[in-house]
Amino acid sequence: MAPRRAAALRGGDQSLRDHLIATAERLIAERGAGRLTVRDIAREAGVADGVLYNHFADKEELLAYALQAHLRSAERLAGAPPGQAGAATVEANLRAYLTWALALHAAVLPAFAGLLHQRAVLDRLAELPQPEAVDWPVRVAVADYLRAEQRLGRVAPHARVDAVAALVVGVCHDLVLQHLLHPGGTPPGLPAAAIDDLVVTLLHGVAPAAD
Amino acid sequence: MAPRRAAALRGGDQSLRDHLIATAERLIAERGAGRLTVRDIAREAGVADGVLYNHFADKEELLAYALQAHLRSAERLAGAPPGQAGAATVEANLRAYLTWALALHAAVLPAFAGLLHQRAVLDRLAELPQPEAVDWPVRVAVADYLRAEQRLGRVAPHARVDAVAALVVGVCHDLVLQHLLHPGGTPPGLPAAAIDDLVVTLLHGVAPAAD
DNA sequence: TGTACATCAGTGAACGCGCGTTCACTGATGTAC
DNA sequence: TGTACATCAGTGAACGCGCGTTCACTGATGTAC
Repeated sequence: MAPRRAAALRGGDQSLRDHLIATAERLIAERGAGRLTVRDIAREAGVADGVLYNHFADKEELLAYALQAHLRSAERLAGAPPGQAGAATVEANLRAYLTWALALHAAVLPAFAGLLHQRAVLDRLAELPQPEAVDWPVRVAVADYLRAEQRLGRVAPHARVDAVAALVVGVCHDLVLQHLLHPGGTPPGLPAAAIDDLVVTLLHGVAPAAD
Repeated sequence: MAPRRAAALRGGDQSLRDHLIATAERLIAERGAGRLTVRDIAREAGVADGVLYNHFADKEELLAYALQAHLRSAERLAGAPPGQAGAATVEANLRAYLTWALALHAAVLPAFAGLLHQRAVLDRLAELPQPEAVDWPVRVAVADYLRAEQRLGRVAPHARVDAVAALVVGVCHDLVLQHLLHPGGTPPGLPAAAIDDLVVTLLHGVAPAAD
């Protein structure tokens, strides 16, 4: 009753389905999901071209699962949101949040860049059992953190918490996009001084003291 | 000596070359440059499939010219940077800059979304006689404006001008990306209240008054 | 002025290629005896 | 225990299609006489 097993799977205990998802996930991380072909994935996985259709309805379904896996990997790698409210200083915590958010976006955005005009795959991703939102976690984590600090009195009671979250997410998008448009050797990062400037701006604004 | 003229050009005085660029520009504005084919462009232009190769080296060169034209159109449409330094209030001017920047990005970013992993076209665009940077104008305009206000004393002397520019550009990127990922009916816009929140944050920051 | 010809941008069928997908076949394994 | 067979996931050549690109041909216009 146990029929043939894919040559590439000899010696492992991974199912071919999981092997395909893992391979596609790795290729997405390396090159983005936009220009990936089923032959790329099959060759890289060391299996026959057609076998993916035994496990997925079509290419889009495989890509949706691989994207979901990539999102989860990125979140696992980035770790929990940093900065406990009340601990250290708000300034240090905001710095940590910026660094954390940038790491997440640097991993996630390039993977999606090629799909922004390919609704099909995005829709499939949204239909998956436990869908994964792209920048939700960052937005929510930053806003939650700031609200907690508000309760502790370390952030102004009237501070526009969601606006700050949008600014943080936005600046991450910007850095990653700039890196995609002008790929220098280094990954999208920020010199410590630039992070400081952003944090100081978010903390104190640009209005003169007299204001 | 004057040979055949394209059927689609009868009655106009536009060259076929300009007609092709204008058509490609319009299609880019409608669907982005990523999934555009030479047949799409030829059919829409009402000319033969092959004629583009009489005027351009290849598809990429035509797309590069069309993208350049699209960038210039977007800038012309958005108009000059708003808000004279010293006029009105800094708050009103920042609101105007945000709205202006968002309009520009909403026109430009979707066109480029499909090209972020297609270096070839982007490189061709950069090689064009008078290259056009994508978000430069906004970044520079916001920073210049703030520096001018600094000289007038309406912005704090130690304000991190470039950080503010990055935050403004970033929040625009964010809004456009969100719209591409979850296309609701409306174009990427911001309710006036959200713009206010962003401006207040940029002006006064989130630190409590005691700080 | 009228007619025959040369020019060459425009035309569109055709080429080669790579894509997503299909399906007749293969062969390692479990079962029957 | 040993042998013949049935199962069915895996295999990979082949299909149809759409892509970017080519090139033999068309035909409107300027020129020669």
